[in-house]
Amino acid sequence: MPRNTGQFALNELQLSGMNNQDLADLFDRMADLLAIKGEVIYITLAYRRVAESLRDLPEDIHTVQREGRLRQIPGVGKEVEKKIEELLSTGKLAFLERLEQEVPVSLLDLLQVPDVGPKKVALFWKQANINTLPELEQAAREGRLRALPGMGEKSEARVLAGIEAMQRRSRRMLLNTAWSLGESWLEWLRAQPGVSRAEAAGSLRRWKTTIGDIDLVAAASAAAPVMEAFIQHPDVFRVASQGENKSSVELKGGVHIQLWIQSPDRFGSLLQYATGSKEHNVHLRELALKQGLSLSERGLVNAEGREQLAATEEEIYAALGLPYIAPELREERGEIQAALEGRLPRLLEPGDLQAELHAHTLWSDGRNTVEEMAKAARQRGLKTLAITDHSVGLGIAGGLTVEELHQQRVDIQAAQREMGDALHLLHGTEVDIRADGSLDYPDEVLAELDIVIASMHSALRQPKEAATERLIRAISNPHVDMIGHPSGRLLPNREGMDLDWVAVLEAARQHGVALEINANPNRLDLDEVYARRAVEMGIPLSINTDAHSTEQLDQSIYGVSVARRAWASAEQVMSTWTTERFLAWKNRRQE
DNA sequence: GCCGTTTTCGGCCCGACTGTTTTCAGTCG
Repeated sequence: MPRNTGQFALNELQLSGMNNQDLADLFDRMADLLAIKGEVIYITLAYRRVAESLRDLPEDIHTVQREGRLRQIPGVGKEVEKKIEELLSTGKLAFLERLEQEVPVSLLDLLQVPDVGPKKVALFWKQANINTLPELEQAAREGRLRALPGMGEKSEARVLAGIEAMQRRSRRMLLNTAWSLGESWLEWLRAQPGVSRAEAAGSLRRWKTTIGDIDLVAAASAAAPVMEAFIQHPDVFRVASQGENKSSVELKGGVHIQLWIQSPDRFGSLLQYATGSKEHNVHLRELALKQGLSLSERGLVNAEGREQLAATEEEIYAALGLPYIAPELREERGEIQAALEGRLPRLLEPGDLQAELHAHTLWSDGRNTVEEMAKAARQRGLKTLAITDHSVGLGIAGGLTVEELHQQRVDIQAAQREMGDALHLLHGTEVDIRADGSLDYPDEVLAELDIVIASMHSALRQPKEAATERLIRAISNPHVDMIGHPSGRLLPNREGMDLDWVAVLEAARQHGVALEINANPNRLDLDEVYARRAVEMGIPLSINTDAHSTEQLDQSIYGVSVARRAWASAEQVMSTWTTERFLAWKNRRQE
């Protein structure tokens, strides 16, 4: 569905305070309007870069501005600095208001139509007086677009098909949904004659939090028959584009899949190219140019025009004088500079995990017994499992009274005897953080437990100041070991709490409290941007599945991906620690 | 509009695909 529709509510933003995301959206909006207006491409690119930087910024833009560090943000120069300052101090921007006078904002909806870009929007607007999406659709149906310069019957049909596809298009997929769809297509691809390799690429391979389209790459001696089979696949609803090396289809459910094919000796450059991100690739190509090389999905070409093919990604990075960069890092967040300087982190691996510190059972809203969870954890090679059911105040989740909590200990001890040395069970709680920041069990009860995770489950719409104060109060409780799903967001739609993250992270550091990376694909919370800041600050992270059933213990992989995207090493993730080390950490904190 | 281990001004990634074009513009990733 189109974003950026209609008038942006600047007044409301001014009242509620503009956050980084709001600001980023405004810069994207300016880039779109400037592009339609016909501004030089590099100016619109500059605005987009600023938007991207603002989204990656782990601290509040107000703080950066107060401390006079705006110019340190990548892509922010003299002009953009002035614009940000005007926006933050007045909640308005004269430049944007003028732009919105010149270019009808309803044109932004047209930009969302596939295959319609700024040039075509300008054409429709200036030469056919089309201002809105319904007007565009009507003009296409009446055959009025084909007469425009550079347009024809096919282009007109394409616009109409694009509008219809847009209405069908599903929202962004959760990571697990995207992976299971991607895996089934990879299995199909690998079974095709002539295909020697097939891999996921794009945001899926980078393990982005949510996935729009699925990108796949394959190596085949002859691409044509594979492409033909791809577009003929029974699940394909519509072929969006079709070529020898690249095709794109829409599935019946509205999901788009893109497939690239090259010969096996070019597979490395293809996989590297299709994995992105776009910004990472742009930087890499600039780096190549400085070394007299031209980089594309086809490989490297030197100044004499001689090709250097790459069957593996490693060869591409090596040819540019770089160590291998993991896909999760390829977001143009300093990874190329770090690679050049030899200071890429040794990333956490899935096999490093040996503790699950957040799990539920039948005692509250889980679906399995303590013993079943313990056996499932042992089967997965874990050495530590913490049973952390909900606290009494969370009635809807069957939270435990203090008495039930005591009874549960007996149950856990029984399961521990059953497990022997194979698995250490910890008795903990996921205690609810009430709206005022107090906890749902008395301190003396919390003191008896092996691990205390404190989480917010209700009153998630508090204003920023109250929410921050609430969370910091919980962090300050000496019995709290960890904060569970810190923002409370639910992907893909419900945003998390509006928090002053700098203050929250600083409190966690001061009090030695760990932060959870909740591995549930609906949460992935702590967000990677703040997780990376936490890593830099030396705050321990914990990858927790928050499993409510034995099968959900398998979801830790999604938490690992967040930690990797946050540049975390195994050492910084307490889920890799032994039970003894965890208990030592807990005890040291309490001295 | 930003930016500088070849630059403070002149650059700013690269190719596939589509459809409209007789050689290229627009869009996309």
